[in-house]
Amino acid sequence: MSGGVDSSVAAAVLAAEGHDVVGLSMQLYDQSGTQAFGSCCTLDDLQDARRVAAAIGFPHYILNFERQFQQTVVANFVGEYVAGRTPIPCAHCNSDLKFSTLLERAQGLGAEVVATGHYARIDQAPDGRWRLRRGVDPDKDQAYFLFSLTQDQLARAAFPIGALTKANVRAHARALGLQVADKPDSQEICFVPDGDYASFVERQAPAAVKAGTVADESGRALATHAGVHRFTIGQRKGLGVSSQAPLYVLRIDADSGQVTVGQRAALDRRALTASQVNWTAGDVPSDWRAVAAQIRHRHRPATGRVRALPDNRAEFESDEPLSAVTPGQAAVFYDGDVVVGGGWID
RNA sequence: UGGGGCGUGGCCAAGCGGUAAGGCGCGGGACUUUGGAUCCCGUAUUCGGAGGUUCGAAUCCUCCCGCCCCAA
Repeated sequence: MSGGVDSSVAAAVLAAEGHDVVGLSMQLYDQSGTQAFGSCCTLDDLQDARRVAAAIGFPHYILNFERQFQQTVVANFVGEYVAGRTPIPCAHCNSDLKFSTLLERAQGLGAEVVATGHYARIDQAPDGRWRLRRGVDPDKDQAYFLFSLTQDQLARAAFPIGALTKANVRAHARALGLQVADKPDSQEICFVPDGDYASFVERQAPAAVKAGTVADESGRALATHAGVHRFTIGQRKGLGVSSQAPLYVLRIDADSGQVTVGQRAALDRRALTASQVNWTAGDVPSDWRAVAAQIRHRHRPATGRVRALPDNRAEFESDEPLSAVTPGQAAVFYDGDVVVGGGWID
């Protein structure tokens, strides 16, 4: 329970269905300081979660996950940026914390499943395999961030609000008199208070940050920059270079520190490979399989075909050009609204 | 110090007598449980400087300043 509407209503829904609910909140950062560290799971948020639990009538515990959060989510986030890649902390938080450490703790408390406020659905295929599906609300669907859940994890997970729209969730909260009903949606990275993720990376890994150059496709230097972590593929703003037409980041070389920019059309790709692939639905496609791939959150899936490669990798060939295929982002493969699998773009 | 070209907002640039296009960059907003993208709004009382002509000039004239190219 983050203290927001979604997880609050998720808990309420389960309680209303007669389940024996225990509320768990993760404390992710040291709250002793005076400065706000994050935008979620702050002391106020934890208080909100506690109040919701009290209002509905189930116990609520706060788990201290500061260390785990730092070692998994934050470390990965910083490491990826420094390596010239673009991380997705939310996806790592799900796979490396909520459905691993948190799940273990919950089991220790006797819980059968861990339910969260994600907009996604889980059901079972006729053959008994677990299926992860998109949430019903297309604007809020979060299945993308959950692609790494294994069959075992899906068997122990529940998404009570996946069948609801955001409007339904808020209406539900209002009907229950929960004070979090109109709490604004969280956005941006929860552990970066002001949205200035670049400064965050610099504070976390000052030694790894080094200046470099912004160059055109022929290698001609156009400007200098304060570190590759400030760039991502397809980025247009903040290049510090003016030209007749807008320039986009095409490549990032962390070793040399060179960021290559060029015209937008140069961002198009027809294929990609991914690593640490999880075949969420349980089937490993050794031969080509038709799917639709989503290469970033809120990306309109592109149809094409995917197949598994050795070492938990996969390759996807698209029917249409993919713009700004970005290493570090997730490529998630769908069959309709069912998540077939996904991995991290190379 | 002969010939030619040019100096318009941070950058590129239109306008060449009728009262400062556009793009880039930058700032703000929208959107968004990652980053980016996208969309919207804003961004020169002023055209290298000083005079002059004119009802009126960035646009014409004069001088000055500063660049660039070709010759020597």
